[in-house]
Amino acid sequence: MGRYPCCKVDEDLKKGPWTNEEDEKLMDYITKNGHTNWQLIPKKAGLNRCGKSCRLRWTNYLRPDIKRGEFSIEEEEIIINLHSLLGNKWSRIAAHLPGRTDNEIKNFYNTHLRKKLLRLGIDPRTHKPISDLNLLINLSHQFTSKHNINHHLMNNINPLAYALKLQAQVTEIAKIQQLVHSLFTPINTNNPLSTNFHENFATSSSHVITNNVATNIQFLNSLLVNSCGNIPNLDNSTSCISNSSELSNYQSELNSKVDNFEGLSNNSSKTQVDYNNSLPSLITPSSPDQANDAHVNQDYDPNTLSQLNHEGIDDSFWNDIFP
DNA sequence: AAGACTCGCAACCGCCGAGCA
DNA sequence: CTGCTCGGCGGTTGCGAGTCT
Repeated sequence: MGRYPCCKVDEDLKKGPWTNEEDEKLMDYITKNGHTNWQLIPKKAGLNRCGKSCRLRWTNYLRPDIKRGEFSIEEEEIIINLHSLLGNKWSRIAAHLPGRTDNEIKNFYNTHLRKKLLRLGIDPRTHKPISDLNLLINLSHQFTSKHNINHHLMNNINPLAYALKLQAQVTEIAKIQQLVHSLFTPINTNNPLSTNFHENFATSSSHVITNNVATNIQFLNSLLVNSCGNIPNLDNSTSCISNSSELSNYQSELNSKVDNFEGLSNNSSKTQVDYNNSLPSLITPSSPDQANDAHVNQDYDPNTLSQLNHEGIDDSFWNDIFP
């Protein structure tokens, strides 16, 4: 099968930004007649445009149900979570965000969320902690210059040593977050991919499980204190939990999650508990490249900790936090 | 004040799969 | 089965606005 241009090259069709007049014509035609055949629409609407261009203009800009304005925190988190599961499947991500277009989400991810994840020491492509030292060195330079870090202090630190420390710090935090995430993901009913959880939860002998999970969360809480407390505060940026107030915020969030979770377990209610939202997505069931259309099983598995050993991660991975 | 540079976003390009004759 | 057309998708580009020097 050969490749065909969507519009004939010799037609000398207009390209570039749409004018208000063109918008009005397209809007007027589609609201009156709908859009069954995009190739015919430009001629019928009196536009010197390619059908594809009309479709794009309609779906990305003129459609009446399009949501304008900034992305909310909730939307950001949905995008990050879904991107960690689906990869660059922007249209599938957009399907979970009413009023947002795939193009808009793609632009938003590439311009804002990508940088945000990098600041958190997370690879925006794989959603795993950054392990590339060159990249970390690069990032450390960027952060120290952009955040007005004390350069006299920084000049005394070898960039490689700094990057190594940063890597260790990020990895440590990431492991803990990975644990927490693994515990919370199945019970997050806001996650569109885990809607089966409460049904399974209600019908399983789940009380033992929930008690274990709650205990694990409290255990993680103490791990967080021990690990983060020992990690040197390398800079003043917000790239990780690097100061005491952030740490205590994180702890109190964990505690409230424990409370909520215990409440859920006692009542077996279907209250929405948002466990995912406070945590960056560090877990990806498979790499985005592999994730394409694979079904992601989000049902709860009591052997949560054993699930952490996927993707070739061996015991040594956990040795420094589970000595 | 002005030129250089960076950033964000709308729009385009090229590929692919579905559907149809 | 083959060839053709169309719609959809993801990657890329180019331009305008904002910021820096």
